[in-house]
Order: sequence, then structure tokens, then C-alpha cells
Amino acid sequence: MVNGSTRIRILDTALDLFGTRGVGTVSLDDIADAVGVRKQTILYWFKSRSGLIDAVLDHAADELLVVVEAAIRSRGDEPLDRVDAVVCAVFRPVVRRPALLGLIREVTRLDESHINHLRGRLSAVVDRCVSYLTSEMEKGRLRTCDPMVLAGLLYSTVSGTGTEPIVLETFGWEPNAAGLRQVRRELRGFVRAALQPN
Amino acid sequence: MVNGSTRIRILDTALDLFGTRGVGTVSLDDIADAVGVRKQTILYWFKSRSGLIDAVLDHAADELLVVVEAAIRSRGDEPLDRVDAVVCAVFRPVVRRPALLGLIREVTRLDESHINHLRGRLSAVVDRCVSYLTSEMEKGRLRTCDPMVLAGLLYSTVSGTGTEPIVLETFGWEPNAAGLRQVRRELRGFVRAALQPN
DNA sequence: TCACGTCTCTACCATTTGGTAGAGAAATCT
DNA sequence: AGATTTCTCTACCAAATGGTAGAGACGTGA
Repeated sequence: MVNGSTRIRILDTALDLFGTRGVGTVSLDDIADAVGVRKQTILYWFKSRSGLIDAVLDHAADELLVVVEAAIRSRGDEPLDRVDAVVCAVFRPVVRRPALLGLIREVTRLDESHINHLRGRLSAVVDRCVSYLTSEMEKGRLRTCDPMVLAGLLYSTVSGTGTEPIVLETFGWEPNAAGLRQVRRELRGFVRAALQPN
Repeated sequence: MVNGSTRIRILDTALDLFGTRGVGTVSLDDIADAVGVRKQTILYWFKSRSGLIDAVLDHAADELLVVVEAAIRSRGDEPLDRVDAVVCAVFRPVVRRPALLGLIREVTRLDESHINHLRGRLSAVVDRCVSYLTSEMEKGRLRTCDPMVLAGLLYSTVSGTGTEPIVLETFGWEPNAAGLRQVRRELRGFVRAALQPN
């Protein structure tokens, strides 16, 4: 097997399992079985379960950062369009890799050390989003409000929509491709309406 | 000890632990320790771990239903005010009992049997919310969109805000009473703006 | 050929898990 | 006084957990 490939397969699989079933309920054996490898191989590549968790968080942050950075730099001067681009960017993993946002959401259930680890990786992007919102509000191009809390609300809305299909099903939503497009359309309209300047 | 009191103390404690740490990572011994009781006492009142989970979900649904029903029937004909009342009602447990929404959110990680159990308890309220949104949209008093998906978006936004203080902290939010009031104010403004008729 | 990196194998370990069984204490109710 | 409810206690079980240890297989590159 090529150098690094097994390591990455472990990271990918662990990300999926952690993100969909929750970090605390996935054992090393579960991951090993899913990869098609023995538990000892995981402990060969990662010195402990805790080390694996940190590595998976890094892996997830990498994936998310690439997507968001690209969207932030996307064309268009109008802030509503730019926020829309970020919303679409974050929504994409919802379809392609549902576990990604699910894992980020798991942060609430993790130890302080892992929380800080992830925070360190995401803080740069978060700061940029908040200061962007601030400057556009000062220009009167977005509804004026607390930009930090607004960023949090936007995150909650997008991430919640993506990570809780079961709740949406309770509301009568149908989990198929057409349904997903519908959710994305409504999500974009919702966010756009919420940000419209007064 | 008075009849039923221990049972309810177990339910309350289990709700808190399940909601904050996740159902899958809380053992019967954890709950027993927190209640100040032996594991056997839990298994005396609930026939198994699975039975306890269902009972806790019932307990949580009860608490949530009372709050929401009251808000739905609150005065005011204006739909924006009425939705605002429900948002405030759901936000109240965020302060008083953070675990409540955290437990509802856990539904994504549960077995199908438990999911259906909870769904059965919540479907009545959900249906009422959706049909209310529908009728007000038809009257042109709310922004026109898909009412089912809108209900899901509202839920995601409110629940995410309440269950992810750690994420909000990453955005720079300060977790104290003033900060919570601030979040609630922004949340209400956000939802109001998102629902404003075109 | 030798060394190295990668991975599997067998065999352990202590700890924790959900769950069972049965005896008995203490209080309350009839 | 007797019966019932509520709860604790000791003792146990099989299964799964994270982790360790060491030997060896296999292929590649030097």
C-alpha cells in the first residue's frame, strides 16, 4: 500500500463515523472494521484514541477551510451575494459529506483540550467572517445588528439544516435530491431575508 | 421517600446528563451516582436502559409541549408577534434547562425505535405550527415560502443557538446573563427579519 | 542481501458496560 | 400485625472497551 494511504483512509472513515454516530459512541474496533484493518493498525498510526480524535478534527477543519475560503474570495461586491456564496459552500458538504458538519457539531460534547484544538484551527476564518459582516453593516449594506451573534446564528441555521435531516423529516420533509434542493433554496431565501438592510 | 419522587429525580437527572453529554456516552452508573442512588434502583424503576431513554424522551416532550402550547395560544393576532412568542418560549429552556434542547437534538444519534417514539409525541405540535404558518402565508402576512422547510429552519436556528454555546464562544460571545439576553435579542430580530412579508 | 516501513497476528490486561438474582432493611398502608 | 412498596446490598455475568507487547510477514529501495 502506498505511503500514507492507510492513514488517510482511517481519517476519512473515522470522520464519517464520528460525524454521524457521535465521537463518544464509536470504538476503535468500529473504525478498524469499517476501514478493513485491525485495531492495532490504528494504534500504529495514531498513538491513542485521543490523538486520533485531534487528527480527525484537523482533517475536518482542512476540508471545511478550503471550501469556505474559496467562497469568501468569490466574485461579487454585493454582501448578500457573498454571504449566499458561503451558505452554498457550507451546504455543499451537507450533500456530499453529511458527517463533516455533524463532526463540527460534536464539539459541544468533547473535552476542553479537543475543543481548543479545533478552535485554534477555525479562529482565523471565524474572525474574517465577523469583521467582514461588521464592515458591511457600517456601510449600511446589511441589516444592522451584532455581527458576532449574527455569525453564530447563520452557522446554527445552516449547520442545523444540514445535520438534522431527521428533524426535518418530522416536519414533513422528504429526504431525496429534490428535497435537498428545496431545502437549499429555502435556506438561501431565509438568510437573504434575514440580512436585508432595513 | 414519597411515592414517585425517586423515579422523577432519575428522569430529571438523566435528562440533564443525556442532553449535555449525549445519550450514548452516559452510563446507568453515571446517572445513579448523580442521583445519589444505586444502579439497581434505576433498573427497578425502568426495565432497561432503552426503557429509561424512552421515558426520558417522554419527560422532555412533556416539558417542551407545555411551554410551546402556551406560547401558541398567546394573545396577539399579528403572526410575527406570535412566532416571536414561540421563539421566546423555546429560548427559555435554553437558560433554565440547557439540556432540554440538547436532548431533542440527540434524536439524530438514536435508534429508529426511539426516534419514532419521540416523533409520535411531537407530531401534533409540529403539524399545528406548519398549518399556522401556511394559513398566515396565504393571507400574505408572512414571507411566502415553503412552510414545512421554514418550520425546520426556525427550529434549527433557535435550537442551534441554544445548544451550541461553545460555538458561539468561538465567535467571540461571552457566556453570562447579559450575553444570553443579547443572543435572545439578536435571535428575535433575525427571525422577525426572515419572516417579514415581501 | 539487508534494512526499513507497513501491517497482521496472537495473546494479553484492567476497567467498564448493561443486566440478573436474591436477600433483606425500612417505612408506609391496611 | 401483616403486607406492600421502595430501595440497598452483595455477588455475579458476558461482552466490549482502550491499550500493551512481541513476533513475524510482506514488499520496496539501497
